[in-house]
Amino acid sequence: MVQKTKKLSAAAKADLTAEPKRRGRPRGYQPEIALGKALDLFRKDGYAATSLDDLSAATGMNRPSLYGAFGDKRELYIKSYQRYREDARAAMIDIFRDEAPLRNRLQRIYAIALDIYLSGEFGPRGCFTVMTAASEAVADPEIRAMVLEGFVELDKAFASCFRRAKEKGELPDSADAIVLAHLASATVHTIAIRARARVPRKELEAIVNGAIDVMCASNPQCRPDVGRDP
Amino acid sequence: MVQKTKKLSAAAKADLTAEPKRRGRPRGYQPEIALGKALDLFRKDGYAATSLDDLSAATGMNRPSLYGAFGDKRELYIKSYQRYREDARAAMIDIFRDEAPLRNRLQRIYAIALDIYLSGEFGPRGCFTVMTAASEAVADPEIRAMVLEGFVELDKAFASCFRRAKEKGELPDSADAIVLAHLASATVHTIAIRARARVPRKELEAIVNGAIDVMCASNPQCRPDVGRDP
DNA sequence: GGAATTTTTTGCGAAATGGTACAAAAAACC
DNA sequence: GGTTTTTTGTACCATTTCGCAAAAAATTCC
Repeated sequence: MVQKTKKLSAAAKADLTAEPKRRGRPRGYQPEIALGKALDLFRKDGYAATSLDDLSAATGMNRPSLYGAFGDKRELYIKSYQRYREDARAAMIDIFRDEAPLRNRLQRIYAIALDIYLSGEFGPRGCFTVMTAASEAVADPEIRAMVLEGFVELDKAFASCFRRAKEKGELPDSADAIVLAHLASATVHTIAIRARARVPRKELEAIVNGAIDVMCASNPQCRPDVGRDP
Repeated sequence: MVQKTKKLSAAAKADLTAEPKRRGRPRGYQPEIALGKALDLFRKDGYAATSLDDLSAATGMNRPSLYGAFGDKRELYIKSYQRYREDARAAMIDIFRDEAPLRNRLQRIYAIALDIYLSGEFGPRGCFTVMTAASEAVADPEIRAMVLEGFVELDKAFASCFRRAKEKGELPDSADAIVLAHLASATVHTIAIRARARVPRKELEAIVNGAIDVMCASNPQCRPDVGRDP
């Protein structure tokens, strides 16, 4: 089988560099790569529709090895989700933190989000947090807690984004950073879901651009004296 | 078994009134009620995690009867989804059409959406369109088409809402009805997903209220001269 | 009452599922 | 080389899954 040439994640590197001379038969697989394959599968088909046979085939590990390395199916799913979150965070954190203008930062965040959601050989993989919320989060408290944490993390990142924009005078003091953050997250969620229904990237970008216009208040729908109930 | 006293859907009524004296053994079930039970189950657990045995138990029909009445599992899912859409449409259409002020209409739409998403004995059932988009829509073209139709229908309903508000002077001419509609749909999607992760209603209402403020432009974050890239 | 028709009931069966036991294999340690 | 340790490969198990066939039941038509 041809080895993947993509760059390994930080964890994988650590696993390769720190090699403390294990005792028994060496592993025939690289855990971080296998976990990535499992994540791909779960993102494609969801928890229930992904069988251990599928996972075994995708990772190249047979079932006992899978079990030994990651635990049962549920544990593997959880570890896959954690891996997804780490990857997503790594892809966005620099942009959230940098000092570019608000609009520019938002544009780059959404561009990366679309990259993540639209990638996938066999169809757009969507947002794993959203998909997990829709399926496993209801019945499984542990998974639900992780998903909620995912929502909060995104809300907070956007909120600090908007707070900083206010400080820099890019937004009026009257702007509500929390409200805008929820709107920004809602835009993430809507493109994640629509992506999954194969809405083409152009349309998703149009939705994003419209949302950015509103959030940056550059679209002057500003008539403070209307819109209230009589 | 105690008969449900809830009002039957229009289709169910039609089925009961028009009784053309069937020939053989009479049905032991009411198709529309059974379909409702199947819908409940699918909304709770999703397609893959719902077995025919589960459906059989929930509907009170045994498997061959299920099969005879609705076809195989996939067909039953599709019919359940169509039923969901009919119900949701019926619950919202009057509000979308009436002549109340924009803010008032939005508030009622979201209140009903929350009712739909948060109901359910064993946890919030969420939005079936969103859940189906997340799971089955990727691989199944027919289901995907229905889901896309669902998105478009909601977008259009909101858009006509905002267009009318512009005509009545509730929004400035410069307001973009399409952009606002996408934002309104995004808000629907975000509360649907968060509901599924058991975010409490109060928080969802806060998100909705913030979004309404922005969409009605009553929150004066209106400084047309800022927010653009330098 | 008997034939025709439709639905329900029972049960089968082939395949898939999650999980595990156990021996063979491959390495380090002595 | 032999022992120990860890991983792999094979096989298996109990259960569940979807789907269907064939018989039994309940009704209308004649």
